[in-house]
Amino acid sequence: MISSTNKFEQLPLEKQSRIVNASISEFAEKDYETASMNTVVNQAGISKGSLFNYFKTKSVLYDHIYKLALGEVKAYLRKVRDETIDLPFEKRLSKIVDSGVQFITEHPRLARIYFRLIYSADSPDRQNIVSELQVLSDDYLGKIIQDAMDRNELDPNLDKGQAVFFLDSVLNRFLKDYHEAQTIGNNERYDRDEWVNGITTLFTKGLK
Amino acid sequence: MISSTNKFEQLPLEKQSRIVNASISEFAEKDYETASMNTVVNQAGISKGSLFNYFKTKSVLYDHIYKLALGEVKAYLRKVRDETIDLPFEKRLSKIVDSGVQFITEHPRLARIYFRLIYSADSPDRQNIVSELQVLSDDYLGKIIQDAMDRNELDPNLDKGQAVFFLDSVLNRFLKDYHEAQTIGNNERYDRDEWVNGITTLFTKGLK
DNA sequence: ACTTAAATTGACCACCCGGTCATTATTAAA
DNA sequence: TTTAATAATGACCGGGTGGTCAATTTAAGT
Repeated sequence: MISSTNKFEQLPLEKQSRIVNASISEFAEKDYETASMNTVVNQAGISKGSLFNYFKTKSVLYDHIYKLALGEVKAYLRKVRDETIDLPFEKRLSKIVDSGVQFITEHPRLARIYFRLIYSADSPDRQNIVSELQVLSDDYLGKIIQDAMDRNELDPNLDKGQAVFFLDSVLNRFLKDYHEAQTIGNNERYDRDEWVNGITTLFTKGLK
Repeated sequence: MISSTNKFEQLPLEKQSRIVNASISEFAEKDYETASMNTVVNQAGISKGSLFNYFKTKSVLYDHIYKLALGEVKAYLRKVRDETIDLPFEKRLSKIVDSGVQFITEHPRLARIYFRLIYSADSPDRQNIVSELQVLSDDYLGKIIQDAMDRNELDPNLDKGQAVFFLDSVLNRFLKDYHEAQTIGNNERYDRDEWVNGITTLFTKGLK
């Protein structure tokens, strides 16, 4: 009775998943403003009144979905970070990229929602969401960089914030392009190994 | 009579600029689907029928505006490239960043349209536009990289495509963040000199 | 079996959209 | 000044939106 999604959470799981599924598809396909509650309702096979009973407004539904997407992303990231804690920077980076590619392949719709969120979507509460993501990313990549610095794989005196920024820029951009290429069907435009090798070289030795 | 913007181009310049201005504001503020022709019409102080007489459809108007924005961006880029042709890589990069920052400051609305275009906007014809931009960027940064390679400022054997990709990722991300920070009013979050120094170091020496 | 409470429905609302076109206002030609 | 041509207008159209709520179906309690 406290949470606004309480009614939804008490639904039979099968019905929940139908609704979540339809919502993910819709928010993946269209941006927030253009996504239609009618489409969600039809796809989920429930009535409009019910959906608005479970989620008071469109933005509450969106909130639920994007948090779900973000949770999945976070789980993936945490997992790969913990599993690679003893690997050197290069191997680690490689695994992170692999993990990102894997996520995109297994959850293309969630990935799309994620990228929509990051790259200039017009979601409600965007400012807060983006800054939250910023903190998340800084924290995550910050630890990776810090570990590499501690092991003398990277210059211990470098500006960590900047290093994180560079890494984040390149990683996100790569995954975004990869995702788009995959969406279009333009598979294997990117050779993963070659690319991972390139970026580790860039970070450890530069391009000189 | 051949071009569909012919009617528009024969209008008094003052009227043209009122319409262009209103359109830029609207397409900068909202994404394509959400932008409203009614708003444009009201802001420009003309009737709806007239606007649809000058531009047959919304997408034709958008086409006109985005080409205009892109033209301005290109002009800026060309200018700084030609002016810095004799400078070393580092100085050149610095000037390019400066130029980008200057553009954003002088034309914030056009910058917003540009970023909207690049980062996952739902514009009509998006695929073609993005790939056109890709070619543009590859060409532009490719020449910068090539010059640096020719002067032995960068490894002559490096993968040029990759180098362009890295540079593009970092530059675009920086400018996008800068633009957003400026839009919110969060000025001087980024120290330009420090940042330019960081990226040239990254590219020439890496982070080791 | 009957009653009551809760869940589900979809017609309906006000609003906004892109686009049209008969009507009106303006200009040019005679 | 009258006529003909051209430009500008805004009421109007079909369609879609997020959201509501009286009516109906389903489930529970006795």
